Amino acid sequence: MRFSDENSTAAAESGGGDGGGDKWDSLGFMELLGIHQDFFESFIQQPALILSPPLLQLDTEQKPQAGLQLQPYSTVSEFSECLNNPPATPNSSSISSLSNEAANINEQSTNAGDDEEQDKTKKQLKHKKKNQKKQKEPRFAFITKTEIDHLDDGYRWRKYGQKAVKNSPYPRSYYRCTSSGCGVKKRVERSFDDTTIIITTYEGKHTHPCPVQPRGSGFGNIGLTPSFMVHHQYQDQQQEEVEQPYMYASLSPLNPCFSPNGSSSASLIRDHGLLQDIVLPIKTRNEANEQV
DNA sequence: CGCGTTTGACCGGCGC
DNA sequence: GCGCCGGTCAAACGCG
Repeated sequence: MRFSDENSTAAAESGGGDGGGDKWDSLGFMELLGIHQDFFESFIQQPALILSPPLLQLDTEQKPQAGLQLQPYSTVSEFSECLNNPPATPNSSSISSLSNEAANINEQSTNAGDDEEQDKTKKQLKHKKKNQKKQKEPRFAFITKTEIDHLDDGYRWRKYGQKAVKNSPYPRSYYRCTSSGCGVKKRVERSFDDTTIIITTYEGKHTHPCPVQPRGSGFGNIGLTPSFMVHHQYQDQQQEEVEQPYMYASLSPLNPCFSPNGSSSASLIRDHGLLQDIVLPIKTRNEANEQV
């Protein structure tokens, strides 16, 4: 299955719809998360997996014309660390150090005990945060076709915010992994153009095993139609004007990449040449839209 | 009571 | 400097 034109979504929908339910019963979204991390790492370690730059060249000046709106990912810098600073070590290091500082400051404020001191400590903390160079976590964006806003991916998430999205009637929700020491966040928003499409952006990497076994909690059970996945890859703009903006990997039940046998998806991708399902970037799809 | 959600306020970055 | 906007905080609330 190739998403070569504007019918990609519909084609994917028909391909991954009710008919694929049995297959998806045994596949949890958690495994897809595992996939995205493994897949991501394999991307870093296996440059051969990266499609040729001319094919995926993204004109950042050109705004999306139709279809999916992915403005948040239209800047290169947001994903620049993906390729140049692979998360070989848990990304919680900076977070934990920050937390330690906060803990120290909080301890001080507890001893002081009055509001003025607390204000001071808050300012100190903010000052430290400000001075500390913001380290952007690697992000992964998944596009899933589902009526359900919040997918059960096996991890436990705590919602910490919700904001209205500009030019969209659908709000964006912010979730944080509830596991202590795990600073993984995710944003969930619904596509304005196609209300059945949920854009989920994961930020960071889990530093703990999945607390819930995905078996039995997969797409089939929740009625999700996993039509396709988007894996965003960006290369540092400062190094090269080469971008790896969008890559679509089909989640067709027929795709052995997502076999529920628990084997490494990344190796499957490598071993079995599953990149055949990686298709055109969004821009190209939009261009296809224009041509119709 | 513990945990998760809601929601208004707040903050920092950025463009003008 | 000001306003806009994305992201986060935290108190209040709901639920099992």
